[in-house]
Amino acid sequence: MSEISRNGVSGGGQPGRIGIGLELDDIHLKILEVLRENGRISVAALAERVGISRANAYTRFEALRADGAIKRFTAEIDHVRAGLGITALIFVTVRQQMWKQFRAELARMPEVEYCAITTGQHDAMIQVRVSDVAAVHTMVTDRLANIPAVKATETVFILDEVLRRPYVLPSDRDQARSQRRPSQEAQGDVPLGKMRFVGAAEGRAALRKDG
Amino acid sequence: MSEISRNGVSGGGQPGRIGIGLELDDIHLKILEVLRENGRISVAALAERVGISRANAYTRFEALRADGAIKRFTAEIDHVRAGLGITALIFVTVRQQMWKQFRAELARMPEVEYCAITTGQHDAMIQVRVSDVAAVHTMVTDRLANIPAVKATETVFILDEVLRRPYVLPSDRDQARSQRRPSQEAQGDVPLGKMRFVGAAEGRAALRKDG
DNA sequence: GTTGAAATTAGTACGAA
DNA sequence: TTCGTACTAATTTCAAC
Repeated sequence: MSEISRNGVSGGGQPGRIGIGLELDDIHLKILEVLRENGRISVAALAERVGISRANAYTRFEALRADGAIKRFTAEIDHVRAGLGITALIFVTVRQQMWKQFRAELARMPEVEYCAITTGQHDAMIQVRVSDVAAVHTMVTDRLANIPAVKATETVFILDEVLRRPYVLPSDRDQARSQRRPSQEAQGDVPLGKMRFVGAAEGRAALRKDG
Repeated sequence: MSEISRNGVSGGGQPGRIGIGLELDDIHLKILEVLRENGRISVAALAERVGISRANAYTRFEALRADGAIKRFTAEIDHVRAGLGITALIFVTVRQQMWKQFRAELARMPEVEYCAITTGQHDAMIQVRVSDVAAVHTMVTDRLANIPAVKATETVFILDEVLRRPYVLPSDRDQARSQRRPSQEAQGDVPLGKMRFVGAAEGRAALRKDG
């Protein structure tokens, strides 16, 4: 349904497509990790780094690609060098039942690099890259404002991108697993007052269906 | 200073490093566009798609890499398949003068895939990918809350990633250019009431220095 | 900045463990 | 399934134009 992935927010998972095509073992994960670090590595070198034969590496590589676990290979660009020095986040409140229209309009805006549906005060967050601040203003006031689906926006500039990790996998995953439970006993020790979880606004669920 | 790029938010640019190593022409941009779509394309095929000779393509390819215009090549992973089905955004308010410490702690959290300093109500936005909702809770209450630099957090879940574009370049740029000015005459026609630009909180500038 | 030929490396197929 | 090898095709390098 979506061009990208879809997250189940409930721990139990949602009905629909839970079935996974390919069961990923540790070697698959290791391959993914290497490929995130260096998307242009040769399969031969990949095989060596992962510790499997070349033939096996080709098989698994293709399987991961075919299965969709690897969505695409891409180059990370320095947008400043490329002339798009300004990055902004625009939080959008979408009028209910007009989500489809909103998506269609998004597709016509090449400045938009990323868009996610979120819980919380707003319905979506879009990230845009443009050449100057004026372009952000134009984008928001001329383009977004003219979309009937857009009820309101809130714009924030990105001053600096501190971190973008190309790896989020195997060892990390084990770490996340062993850390999952301790939250219960630790809860009392923590100043909970300083955090805030923001739930979905009313009618948010509808957004995911009529897209 | 930062691992990634740094944006100048003022239109005039900021003092520091404005000088660009490599002047990018249209062919450079076209190369970048192709490489964003397919990071594993051979240089030979790249040359053909861009319409230049192999040798030229190799030269430019290396130049872009050396110059840093291409930061890295990476594989885009389907995080759901990889076992990290939950994505969340955590907006963090950082205690002034403790930015450095915050960054150091970030480096120790593999779940964090992206972090940007922003204007607006909060100081930073981090994106995390974990295996279940409990892990988000753990992350926020156990790890982030225990960092003295963190004054407050606000967490939002990503329900769906609608769009992630691997191209943001040449034709797009021209489009952005021709659209830059019309904003002035169009301003009156637009319901400005429905948008809101959020400026930097007081003392935000300090964050960018002591990092 | 381009073409073409040599050297290297990548991708495929297949039999054996 | 995975590995090892041999075979074929492609890519990269390097030279001369």
